[in-house]
Amino acid sequence: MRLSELSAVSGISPASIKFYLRSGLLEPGQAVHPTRAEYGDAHVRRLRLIQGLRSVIGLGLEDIRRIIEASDGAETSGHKRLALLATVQSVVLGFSNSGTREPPTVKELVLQMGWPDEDSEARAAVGEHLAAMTAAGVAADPAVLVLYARAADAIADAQLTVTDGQRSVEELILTAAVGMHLHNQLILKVIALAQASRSIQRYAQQGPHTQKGRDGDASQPFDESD
Amino acid sequence: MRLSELSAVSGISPASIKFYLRSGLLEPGQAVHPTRAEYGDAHVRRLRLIQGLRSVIGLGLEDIRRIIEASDGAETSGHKRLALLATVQSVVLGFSNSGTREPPTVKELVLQMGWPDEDSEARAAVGEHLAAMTAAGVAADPAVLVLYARAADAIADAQLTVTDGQRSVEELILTAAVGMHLHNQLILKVIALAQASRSIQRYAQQGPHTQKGRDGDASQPFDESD
DNA sequence: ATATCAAGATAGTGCAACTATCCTGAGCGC
DNA sequence: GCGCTCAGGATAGTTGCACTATCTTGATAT
Repeated sequence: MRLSELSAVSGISPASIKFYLRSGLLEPGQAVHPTRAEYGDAHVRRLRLIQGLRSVIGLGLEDIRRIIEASDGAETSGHKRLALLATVQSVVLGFSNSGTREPPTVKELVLQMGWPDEDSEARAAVGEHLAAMTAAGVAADPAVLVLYARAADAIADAQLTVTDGQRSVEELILTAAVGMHLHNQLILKVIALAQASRSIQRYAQQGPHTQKGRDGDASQPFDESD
Repeated sequence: MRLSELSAVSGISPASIKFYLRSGLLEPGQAVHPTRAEYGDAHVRRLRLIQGLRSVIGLGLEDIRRIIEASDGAETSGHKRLALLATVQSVVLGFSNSGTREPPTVKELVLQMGWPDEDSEARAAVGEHLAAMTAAGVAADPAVLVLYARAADAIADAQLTVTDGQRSVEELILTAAVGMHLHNQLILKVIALAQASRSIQRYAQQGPHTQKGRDGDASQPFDESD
């Protein structure tokens, strides 16, 4: 198909497609003439990947390119997919690995969860982040960490099962990244809900709160609009 | 103090301060003359808040303004702080509330967690997000949701205790937002670690995996520096 | 009285992600 | 065969955001 058709199929403007071509995010397509190139299904998938990573996760084109580069030749074996997933994680989460040494909490966590006690970028990232949080004065409670890990473990397995069934690398990446992102957002919102719930429980005694009349305290008619 | 001193104290360039003034993020300060204005401690705090929300969480100025607007007059009582925290959540997490009706899972979760069965933006957001995930084909398992909720519950309480002790509204917001953000990042990284761990366990049998989850790709010599 | 410095306004910068325009050259009709 | 039109490729412009630099005006100090 031609660029214009590719545009029609993918829903991305020809101008943007050209832009992606220029940026090296999309391969040039089989050039049948100096002025005519043929695009295939791989291009459609690639565009979908780019679009998905941008719109859903909000990745920049630079990050997307890194993922795409890592995806080259990863169709084949399971362990190559593994490597690819690691890269996706690394890019999506912005791993830096600035060489902090791992807090003991991490090893404890790994052992407690029955995870293989191996180095990985993700593990280093967890260690670093814990250190950073401690440094920022918002140290994470190890008990909370275990709760996180249990939740994480549950979704990790589910995610892997889903990603296992993907046909193309593009779908693999998209499923992994989008799934990760959506779960993350979900957790955040659950935390928000937990905080809201806890707040209500805490402040119900102190001040009147409007909605459901959990307490009959009507001493001060506060305006709670924001 | 003058603008220049405010700049010196806060470490933000006079130009940026002016920009914030124009944007309405910072109040104009007591104008003693048409050409001289007096800034106070509140301005310093406000600037710190803006800076923190931008640099740590990466919020846009528009979002920051929404938070700031919500913070006006929230110094006083506990339940106003509650409302403020809700706004902070709403902005940081980008709540939209487009009117999806809540999946039954949410009420079950709330009951199971012993949270007050009340409406809130956070609750609506959870409901919507679950619906969205289902729609996207990555439905969240209720069992997983409970795991999330347990983790969320644990940190919510801790977070609230921390935020309770804050002196100024600005510190309150910053603590809440930064804490939330850091926990978010932590969870993501733990998920990444879980996935990496699970992957290793899965693929260890199928293919050779090399220490770091990567191997030298023989087919194409692409540069894998990151 | 004027030099100077601060406050306010206006316009410019840099980056990211497009988007619009132009140019060239191929295929097709006449 | 010749030009018209349209696709592909390159170049430059646009938009949005967050500043940043400059310019103007007017008050305070000398």
